[in-house]
Amino acid sequence: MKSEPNEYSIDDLKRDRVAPWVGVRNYQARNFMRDEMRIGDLILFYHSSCENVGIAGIGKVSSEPYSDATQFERRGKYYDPKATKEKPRWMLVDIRFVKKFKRVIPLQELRQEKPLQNMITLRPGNRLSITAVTENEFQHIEGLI
DNA sequence: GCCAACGTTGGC
DNA sequence: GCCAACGTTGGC
Repeated sequence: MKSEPNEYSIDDLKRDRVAPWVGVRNYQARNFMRDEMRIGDLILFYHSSCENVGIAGIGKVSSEPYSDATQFERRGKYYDPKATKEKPRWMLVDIRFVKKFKRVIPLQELRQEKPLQNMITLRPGNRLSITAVTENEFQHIEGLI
């Protein structure tokens, strides 16, 4: 799960302990949270669009999917005029802090790892903010720390 | 700031 | 349903 650290970083999650993953406005990413994730699933927290791009730590899905409150905030940047309380368009899950890595594992380094060469988020041109990680990929990444 | 690669919108 | 125009993401 990607986040821009100047918006919301692994340190912010560590401080808050649990946070709703607000602001996803892409249907594929939404569907991932709404349909695929289960409570207890581990997630990799990725820092994007920043000085040290890469994986910063681990979180855990800690709620069922529910409506993203920011879609109704008229003055907020995540406001969606087409969403209604009866028919919310954007769903999210809560993410709980698990751990912060001792270092951010750089994107460049991830790209050089053979066992990660098929990782969805590393594919050229991928912009999706939430993508699947296989068990093997996850374990390999934990081994890089 | 540039630009590739998408995703979305809206006219037809 | 098609597709041009436009907007966004995100690495560099």
